[in-house]
Amino acid sequence: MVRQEAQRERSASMEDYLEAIARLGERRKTVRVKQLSDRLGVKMPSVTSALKKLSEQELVEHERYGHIKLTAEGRKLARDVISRHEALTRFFGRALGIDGKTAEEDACKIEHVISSLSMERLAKFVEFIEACPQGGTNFPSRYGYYLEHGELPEDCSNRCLNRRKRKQQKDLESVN
Amino acid sequence: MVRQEAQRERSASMEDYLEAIARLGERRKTVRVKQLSDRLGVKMPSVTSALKKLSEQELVEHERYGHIKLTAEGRKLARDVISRHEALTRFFGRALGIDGKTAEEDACKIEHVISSLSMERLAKFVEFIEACPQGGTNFPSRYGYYLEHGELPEDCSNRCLNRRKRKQQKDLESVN
DNA sequence: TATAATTGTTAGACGCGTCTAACAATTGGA
DNA sequence: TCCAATTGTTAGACGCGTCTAACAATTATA
Repeated sequence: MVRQEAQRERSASMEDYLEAIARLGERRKTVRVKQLSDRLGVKMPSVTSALKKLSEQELVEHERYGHIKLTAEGRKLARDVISRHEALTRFFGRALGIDGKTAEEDACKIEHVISSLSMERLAKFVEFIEACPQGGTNFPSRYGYYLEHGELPEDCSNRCLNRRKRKQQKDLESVN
Repeated sequence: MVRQEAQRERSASMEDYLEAIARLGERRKTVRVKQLSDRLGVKMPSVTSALKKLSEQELVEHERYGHIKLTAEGRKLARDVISRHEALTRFFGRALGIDGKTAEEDACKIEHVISSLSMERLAKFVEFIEACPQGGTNFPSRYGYYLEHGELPEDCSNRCLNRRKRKQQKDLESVN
């Protein structure tokens, strides 16, 4: 990254570790180095050194050959990352109609760089789309129609049709 | 980044350099190391070494103390980055109603990590929002209303109201 | 329970992208 | 045209996050 911006407190990589520890820790009591290594697609020594760093920052508890556990602070951060991840996945999946795999992948990357303002708005946007009638049931299908045919579906409201269409609409109305 | 994913051909940093060279090169014939350094907020030696790398990849022409120019290939890549950048900025600005500065910053980061599928869809989405009546003129304001009040604006279509609201609507209709 | 298989750690290296310090080239005024 | 200011380069260092190789601890099993 070029810009020397007001450095994020945690790197993308460390956020990935926190997230993975939280997810693996959901069910099992014990999280192991091997599990993290498998899940994140890195070798075990990378995990060991990441854990060292996270321990120093008091986000994780980990003693040699021992169990791996998030501290309260670590858990808080992890929850945060996960909620960004999920909101992004919903956005790409439900609002944009993108396949699950791609939605996941993009969420995985964007979750580390998006601003909290945009994150909030994106989440609200998904809520809106799912709650608002025109947005909700209709939006995805109307949007899908647009994607497929490159033009607006018939059931788009007439409020802001372009000149030609508005005229046709007027004619229709005067018929009724 | 943790995941050892099918490595992007160009790093985020190199994409930033290409983008900046293209933008600075738009008007002036000559792009200088100093300009890049200022624009990207890095020191000149960082620029020099980035240019060395980009030259080796034949994306940039640059000889010691001389001018900086994109090759055809470099220009193509730069255009690509810029178009992602602009589509993202439009999305955050126009569709989500986010302030220009934040929209820019987020676009700057996301442009390097988003998949081309999502990028396409996002662009289409902005087109849709701006073209479709319900999306176009109305969407931003209805969405704005939702953001501000936390509930749907009155002018949302009645097609998919929730049970309670649908009932009220029915009552209304039977009155008329 | 001895040993093999698995899991984890340490040490040391590497690539990336940045930096500072020192020096070199270029440029633009007196 | 010469010198000062500006711009650019080189060399070498650093932090990050990864890796491999070698070794150590733990666990499972014969």
